[in-house]
Amino acid sequence: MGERVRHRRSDVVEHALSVLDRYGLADLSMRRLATDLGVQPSALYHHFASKQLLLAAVADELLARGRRDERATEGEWDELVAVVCGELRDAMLAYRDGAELVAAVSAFGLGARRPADELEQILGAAGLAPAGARLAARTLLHFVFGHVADEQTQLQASASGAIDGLPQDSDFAVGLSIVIAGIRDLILRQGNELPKNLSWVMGR
Amino acid sequence: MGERVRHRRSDVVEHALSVLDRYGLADLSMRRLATDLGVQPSALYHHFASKQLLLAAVADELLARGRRDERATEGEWDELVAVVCGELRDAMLAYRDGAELVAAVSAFGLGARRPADELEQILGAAGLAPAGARLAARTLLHFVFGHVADEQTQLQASASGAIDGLPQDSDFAVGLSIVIAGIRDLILRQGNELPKNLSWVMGR
DNA sequence: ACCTGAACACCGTTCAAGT
DNA sequence: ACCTGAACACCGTTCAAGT
Repeated sequence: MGERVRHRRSDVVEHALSVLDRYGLADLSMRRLATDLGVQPSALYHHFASKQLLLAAVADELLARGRRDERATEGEWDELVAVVCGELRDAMLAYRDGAELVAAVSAFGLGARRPADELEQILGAAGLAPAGARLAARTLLHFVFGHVADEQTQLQASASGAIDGLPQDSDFAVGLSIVIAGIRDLILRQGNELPKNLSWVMGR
Repeated sequence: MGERVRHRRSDVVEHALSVLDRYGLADLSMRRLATDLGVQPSALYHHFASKQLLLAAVADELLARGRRDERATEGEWDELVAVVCGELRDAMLAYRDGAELVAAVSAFGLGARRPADELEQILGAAGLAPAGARLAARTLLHFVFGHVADEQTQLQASASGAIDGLPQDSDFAVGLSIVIAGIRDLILRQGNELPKNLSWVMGR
């Protein structure tokens, strides 16, 4: 002891990612992080105004690490969508509780803006009006977050001795193809006639 | 004082629902619940082995209250699916943080078994093989949970003075119609040929 | 069957003060 | 710029004991 233990924002994020991967989101507390870094809990508030903002930074870094930096910019819209969603899945699967973290962060409106914007742009270029592109992009993200969160839950269950929890690429691919096929249908319908009576779909 | 304050399981669940609706999921703690009921925190563990199981019971009750008890059993599969999903949405929208609660509970494999089973059964009857019906049902639930969670987040933001957060039935209907159209496509494709090369959808 | 009392091992956040 | 020290107001859970 005697040496001061100064850190930068990026040191904190880096260590948070390793705690996340090793012990899970539930064990990722400000106090634990501080203790690990040899610092008082209050010191972390020099770098982040709240735990939520720290988690947002961790989620951003997790997604940034999962990004392949060169990526096809041309091709059919459905292929481009599949690439973005597959990359997002891989990024979240790379860290324990990655999907839970990203979903939590984007629930309070902070993370995953990048993939959301990319999907919206691709779908706009594919011919959807802005509102439709936005809705379709959100629907894709809901699928990806939900599906990968399920995969990681089962993964952890199987790590604790249960059976049959390996992530199935084909399940993800088929689920994604459902949403993509639905969007294709929306593109074809749009401009022509939107269903005049949506109430049947509401069930009342 | 002097009167003993005995409660039954259902009293605890009932009060938990009212705390949820009034103060939100973050304020729904075992200690707060106990204090409200005039009881020691440890007393709750007579009724529930853990907070997670208490939350599961609360989610079950929330969904049970949202159920219309007589419901069409015949009709087109897409209409039946829309009814189940719309009812699920209404049930969650009826309580503050309802979607967050149900999603959290079903993430650790406890709640919303009812809607999941119903959807699976409807989709099986529509001609999907068991694995496909299961996957399609989960995809529908991911959409509903994600979409309604978004709606409730925006609802709370707008309650705190922000603009433009009213739940839009039409957004839900359009999003749901995307997933339903995708499932329709899957039903048509199945038996014939499944896409031989799914790797394009994985993006690598 | 339902509850008390007390303890254990934690949380996030604030704030004046230090270097 | 980055951190300490101390406090405030909380958590979930366990367990022996009581009626």
